[in-house]
Amino acid sequence: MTTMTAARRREEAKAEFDAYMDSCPTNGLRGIIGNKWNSMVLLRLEQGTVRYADLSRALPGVSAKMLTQTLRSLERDGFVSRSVTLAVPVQVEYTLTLLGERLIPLLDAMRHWADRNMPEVDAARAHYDANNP
Amino acid sequence: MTTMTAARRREEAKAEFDAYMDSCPTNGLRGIIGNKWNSMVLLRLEQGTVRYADLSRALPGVSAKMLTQTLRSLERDGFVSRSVTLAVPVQVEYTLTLLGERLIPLLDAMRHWADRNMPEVDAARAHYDANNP
DNA sequence: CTGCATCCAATATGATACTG
DNA sequence: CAGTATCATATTGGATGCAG
Repeated sequence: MTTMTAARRREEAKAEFDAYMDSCPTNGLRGIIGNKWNSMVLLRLEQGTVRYADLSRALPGVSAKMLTQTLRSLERDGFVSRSVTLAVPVQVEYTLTLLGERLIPLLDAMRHWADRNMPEVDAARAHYDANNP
Repeated sequence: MTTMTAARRREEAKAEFDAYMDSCPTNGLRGIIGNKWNSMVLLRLEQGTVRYADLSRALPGVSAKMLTQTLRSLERDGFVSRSVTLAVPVQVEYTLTLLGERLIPLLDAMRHWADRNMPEVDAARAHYDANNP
């Protein structure tokens, strides 16, 4: 059947595209810095070493679960290193790795672009909303 | 009660932090370029004007719903302009606006960083996974 | 102090069918 | 061709309680 063939083709094209997205480095990067808590935590770490509770205080919106999950994934990706000091109670410190520090200029570029252009985006949104009831 | 006060303080801090995140331009930008389909559509539009069906074909993973939603939000944000040609059947074309074009260098910077550094991230992940059973 | 486990709510995304 | 509408599913996030 022709319809079967077309459906089959779409499936293959989709699988191929999914594979492309998985392997594309830019896409991977987007998944990392496009994440809300990743970027918030990275922002704090740019200032230097911090402890778990410091982050928790600096980021009042984060749940313990998300904070742990975020730190784990940043550690797994090699952006952050975790060091435990055995004491009572234990102390855990997080620091940017060299790879993590290499990310800073890119984050700066994003901040710079945002500062210069996001007001225009806000204006475009207001304009759009005003004209689309 | 002391616990009440502490809870109250946390609530206030959280509200304040949420307000900060809403107003922070960098955070707004992250919401835009950190979105999977936004960035995929932007990537196509860098090449020039495209029609709805072109995008649908170029992005085999996207559902009609997501594609429409993505294009609407990019239009609302002022990155993309939409022009309708009345014919049978109708033609709708999407193009980058000037604001949208200003985004290109930033996207290039992301691609550049990703190409140079994501392999190291992949290695870090493999290493982490190997050591954490 | 740090962080894991569980359960639940919210949101994002997808599949499918239908229309001007 | 370019959507809209609806339903189903997946992913994400938060609250809570417990433990080393």
